[in-house]
Amino acid sequence: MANVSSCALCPHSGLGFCNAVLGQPGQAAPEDRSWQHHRVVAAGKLIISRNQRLPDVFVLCEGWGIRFLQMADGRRQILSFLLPGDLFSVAMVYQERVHFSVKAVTPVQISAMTRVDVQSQLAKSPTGLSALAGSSAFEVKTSDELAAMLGCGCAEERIAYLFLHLRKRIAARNVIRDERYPIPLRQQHIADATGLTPVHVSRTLRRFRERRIIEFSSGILEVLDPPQLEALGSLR
Amino acid sequence: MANVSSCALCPHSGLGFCNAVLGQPGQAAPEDRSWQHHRVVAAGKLIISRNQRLPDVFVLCEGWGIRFLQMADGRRQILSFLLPGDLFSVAMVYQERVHFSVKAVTPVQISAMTRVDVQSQLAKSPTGLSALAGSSAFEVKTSDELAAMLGCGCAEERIAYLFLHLRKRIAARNVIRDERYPIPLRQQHIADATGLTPVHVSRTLRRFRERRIIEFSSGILEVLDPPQLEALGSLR
DNA sequence: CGGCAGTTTGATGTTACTCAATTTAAGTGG
DNA sequence: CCACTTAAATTGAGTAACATCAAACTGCCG
Repeated sequence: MANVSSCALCPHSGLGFCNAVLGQPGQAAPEDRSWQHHRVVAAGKLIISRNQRLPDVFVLCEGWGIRFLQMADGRRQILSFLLPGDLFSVAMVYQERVHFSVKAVTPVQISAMTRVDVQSQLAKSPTGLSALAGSSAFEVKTSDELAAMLGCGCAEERIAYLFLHLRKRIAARNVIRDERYPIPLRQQHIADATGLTPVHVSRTLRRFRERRIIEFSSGILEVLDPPQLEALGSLR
Repeated sequence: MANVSSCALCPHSGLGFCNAVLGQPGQAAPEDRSWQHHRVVAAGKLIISRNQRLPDVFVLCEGWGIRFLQMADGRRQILSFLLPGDLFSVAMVYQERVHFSVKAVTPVQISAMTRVDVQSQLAKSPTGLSALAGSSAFEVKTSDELAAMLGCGCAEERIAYLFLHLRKRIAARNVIRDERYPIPLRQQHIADATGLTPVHVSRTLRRFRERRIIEFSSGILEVLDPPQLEALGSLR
């Protein structure tokens, strides 16, 4: 499996774990793939839930998902958005149970591979392992930055950060023209990701619109004033 | 290096990466240790700073440290507290630069090992790698839970969570009697870890004291009512 | 005894939440 | 193409949580 090496850059380049392990989309695939199966999940459906025992490692191939923690009283914190090519979490490669749940935002296609197969594939290639280490570092960094934003940022900063974060990830995958990014989220998702209420998200987005920083409606983010957005949402 | 295997349990048992790689404190150490050097750092001193290029991997051997992100305007978010035995971060094993800073809370002793040496030690033992994977999973889980608490919890819940988290980690290391835990933190640290102001931390601690849930003063946490603390601060 | 860092308290201000009503947008079936 | 339905977004009014500012208090150390 030669192209596992391309995974080394995956979280940063946005290529994703999926392509690395499954082969590039356009390429002919001579290898045996019986150990990998695909599933389609409808929008809004739960894909895995916390603490569930899972023999498989999942990669999201198509659509958007959320990785989240749910409290007893229904509140939830979205930990990350899963985009095409994303391994649900590095932890899945080594553990049967994970501490989070995953839900489909849009209709979604996922690929499941048995853990032992993934492990043996990875063991064969030293680059595969360092790739996974890179993914792992990226996960921790992302999670740390999220914590920092939730702990230190006001509503505007949190939302600005979220959009900047998504913008970067989308731009790494798609060719973007015109600072317009497809983001298939409801304001409820923005709220759950930033620790705000949907009402307050709505008000904050209106202020952004009035100040001509960004517009976000019907699934399209348009960045009108990139410098101002970064002034608000960058951590440094 | 046979006892690297003991690291498999490290984040959960609280044994820590340090003992696993450096050997148990009491044991005679026949191996060559020239590749490892110790440093003592005074309380309050910065140990590493964000984005700094580092040839070494650090483990905290004595005292308490904080791992944090600092914003341009001085606000900071504490991402985790480093206790004796803690590897600063798994990311350090694979990357020259890390995204966070580390500061000594108390006087601190740290052990530095060159990255290549650590990597080769780990490569020799498959258990060492899976141990590191376990540490990594624990890091991500901790960071995710922090984000969830900051996003979803009110002041009381955040502080309760923090103390529960620290209590568990301390109890895994020390023998505890009487629900009294040494925690050498100022209210400013609690504030920076929970995204609150020191003033509000003080008020919240007073309410906890009045309701006889916990007392926290002069470096000692006393848990008066464990069930009530868990009702407030557990995520589930 | 004085000085300093940390904590506590009070008064006031701001941010974000809650609740409820209204508007908009997106289907769906006639 | 137009009612009708439903989910999502917006708006307003009132409230709760937390921040800010400033002053007083505590314990500790020289």
